[in-house]
Amino acid sequence: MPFLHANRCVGKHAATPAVGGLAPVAYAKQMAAAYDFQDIEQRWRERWERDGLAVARPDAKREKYYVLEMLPYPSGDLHVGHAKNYTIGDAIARSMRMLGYNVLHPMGWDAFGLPAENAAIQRGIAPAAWTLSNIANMRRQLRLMGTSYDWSREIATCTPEYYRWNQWLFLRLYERGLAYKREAPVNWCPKDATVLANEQVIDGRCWRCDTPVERRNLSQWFLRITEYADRLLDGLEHLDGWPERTRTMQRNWIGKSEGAQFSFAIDGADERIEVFTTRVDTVYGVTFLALAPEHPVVTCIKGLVPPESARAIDAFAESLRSKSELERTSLMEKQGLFTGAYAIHPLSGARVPIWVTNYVLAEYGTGAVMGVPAHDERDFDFARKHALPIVRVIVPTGSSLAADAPSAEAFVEDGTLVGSGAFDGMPSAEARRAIAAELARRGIGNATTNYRLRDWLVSRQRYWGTPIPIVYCEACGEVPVPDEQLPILLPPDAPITGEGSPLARLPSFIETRCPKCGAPARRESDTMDTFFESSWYYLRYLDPRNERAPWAREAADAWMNVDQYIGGSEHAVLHLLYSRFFYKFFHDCGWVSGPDEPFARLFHQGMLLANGEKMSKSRGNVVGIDETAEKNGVDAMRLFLLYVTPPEDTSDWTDEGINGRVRFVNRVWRACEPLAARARSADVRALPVCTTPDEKALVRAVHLAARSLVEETMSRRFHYNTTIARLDETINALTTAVGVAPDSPATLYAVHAVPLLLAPFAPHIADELWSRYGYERSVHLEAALAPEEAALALDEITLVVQVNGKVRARIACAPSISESEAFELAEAEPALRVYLDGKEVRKRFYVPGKLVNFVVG
RNA sequence: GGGGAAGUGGCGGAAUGGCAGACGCAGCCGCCUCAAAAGCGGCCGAGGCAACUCAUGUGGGUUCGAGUCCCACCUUCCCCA
Repeated sequence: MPFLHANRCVGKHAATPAVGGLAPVAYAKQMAAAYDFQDIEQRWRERWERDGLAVARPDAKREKYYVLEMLPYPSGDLHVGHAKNYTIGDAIARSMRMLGYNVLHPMGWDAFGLPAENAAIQRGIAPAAWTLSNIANMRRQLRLMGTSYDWSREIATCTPEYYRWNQWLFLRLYERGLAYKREAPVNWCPKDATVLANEQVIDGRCWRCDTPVERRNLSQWFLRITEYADRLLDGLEHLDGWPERTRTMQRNWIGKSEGAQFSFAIDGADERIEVFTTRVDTVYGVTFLALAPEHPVVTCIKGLVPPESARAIDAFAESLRSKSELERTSLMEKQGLFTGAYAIHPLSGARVPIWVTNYVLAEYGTGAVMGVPAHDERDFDFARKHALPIVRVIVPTGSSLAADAPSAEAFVEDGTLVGSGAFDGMPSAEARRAIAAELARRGIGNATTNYRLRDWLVSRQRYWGTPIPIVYCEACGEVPVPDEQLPILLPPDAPITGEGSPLARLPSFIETRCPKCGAPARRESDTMDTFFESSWYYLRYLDPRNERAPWAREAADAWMNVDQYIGGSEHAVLHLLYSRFFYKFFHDCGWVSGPDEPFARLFHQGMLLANGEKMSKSRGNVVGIDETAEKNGVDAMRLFLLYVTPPEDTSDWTDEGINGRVRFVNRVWRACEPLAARARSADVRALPVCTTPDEKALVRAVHLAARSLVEETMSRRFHYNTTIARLDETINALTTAVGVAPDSPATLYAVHAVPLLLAPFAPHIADELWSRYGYERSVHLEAALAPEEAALALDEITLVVQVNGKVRARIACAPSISESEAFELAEAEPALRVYLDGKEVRKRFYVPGKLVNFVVG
């Protein structure tokens, strides 16, 4: 490493008596105050662990505070990007403890998932062994960071003790009809060889490996999240502690739209075609029907048309079969084929040609769309391309445009109806109600609501996950495994090759007996989506060793809801939506009480770059926790991560930046440690009597920092960058004071206060100083320093004097100055003569204790 | 195309509608040292000898007073399509 830190060398050598060249005396003098962060940090971590500093127990006397960082996947090694997230959470946890709350701050592992299987395929390591060794390493690294987790509550989702409750919860969902199996076109990732939920397909690609997903018809397990669509939507209204954009994303994902569903008769057949539209006011403008080629009614249509047309339809469907949703709706041109069949318009009776197209998907809405080119952009493009008529039925209100006037683009806004029979002249909104009512009267339609949200596909054809507790019996069919047979253990000896489902090829796992009739039967070989585990883990922390239930109701009552949740915004519609769904289900079952939302407040931390670039192994710019702890110290690392930007912003790890915080830690040490013996006296806790302006300013700096800590924590803004800036000012003032008046009560008061202020951010040096001051008990068990008005008040303020809004003078005066005194003093100011003499003061403004403004004309 | 967030020194950033640039980084000067590092002290938006003037993406507006509020535009990022 070319860049060797001076203080690291000092730290290493401090214990060695003589070092080359330097006389022992000079050496001792120079090194006396050196801060040996490595040994000291290590020692405190061990002591906190021994003392159970972070172990949480219910306590009726103190208000509870549940702060939680998103459960990490144990990928192997932590870097400073991960550290940012955990540092924010730990600063909050430590601050809240010192502010008197009973803090619960647990940690665990989202331990099932594909990377463990990939390690098995590539390196022949068993997924369990790989995962457990990663957990051991990451647990060590989290401890190294000085985080205050209650490790007695640690969980790993891949243990039978945890996943048996996955199975148990799955069965409860199954009993209530919320888990079901059906065949459907689903997203298939060819690389991971498994299906994916809609939420796990980002821009048509697998969220894990970025491979374009394919469509396949498969029989899969789903959870009926759509049953909760309205409640998931309505609940967002009250989540004031969530970022607005996350709520908006969930709203958009649920995608509720009010409209009408009705059907078109097919000319020459008994079947009908259902369509959904939010714009039923444009129904007289329908000039074609567009079907997804997979739509069931296509079979019927093929019977109505000549064989060559039927063959063309099949060929068209075949060409789209494996194309992803993204390709079909966004990337490809709008393709279509006239089937040769016609539908009958339900109101006008007109014959409407039926087309199959790539841009209508079988899985959305009804799989059929009424084509209104005059008033929908996609329909307009399609009609232009295929020379279909464009019939205008809405005109801008107040315009006299004729229905047959040619248009250059679709008019998609509301307006007034024309060419719409009895509905002519109606405004769009009224027409939507009237036409829906007319369709209902004729018995062919209804006003209805549509959602974009689909049911959650939870089965995976992979090994390293929770086995789904279902058995298939010839006689009894699909049979749920009884609770007393749980857990269904994941067999350790499945063949993991990356091809096909490992469990499906393991007879010792598959072959079983029917729980109902005892006949030979087959187990379900699919495992659960790992998002299943992470949708309820925050409850397991509350009662982690319970063997009779996933958690006891009393435990949930004592600790829920999560007061502050911290994690990346990439989970806005995945984990955060699934968890809300589960929690509402638990609420319905009576397993939790209180609000039916799991996370009262949500905080998304910003990314961390390294020297302006995204950290990645391929770039070779990953800054590891271990190296940083050794080189710079953990306290400096934590301070830097909190200081560099507000926590929600993207920040940049730089060598210069971390250096600045290393210097800060050393300055703290040099200012406080030499006075440790004198900071022991009892009277340093009371506000000191200050004799000079500098002393007054020093004590004020201490209380400004104390106030910032309380405000940033209690406001839930967590902009600790500003708190640490106040600490910088405190240490700057203290460094000067130590040089000038090391024995003054103000100096000793500040020296004593520093560890209390520093504790949430730099916990090690805070406790080390505290113990050197003579305290037996950890500083982290002390109450935070309460900001005091007496210390914050200024003896003298600077009154700014403006003329017409421009600063023309500054006057020192007492803070208690009255409005009339302020005007009097300002008008007497010689510097203002030039601006005021001979002019009329038309108005005067006074901002108490701050500013006077004269408006002259 | 629609929606949202943000644009402040060389850099990261600070600023309940009231002294723009706190604090840090980088840089420059000095002290200490045989010397260097570390440390300590000072300077550090632009123009001007100065009084002052200009300056928070651009252009308008509200206000005694706007980085902050409103409108339009430009740029960047995020989400949706």
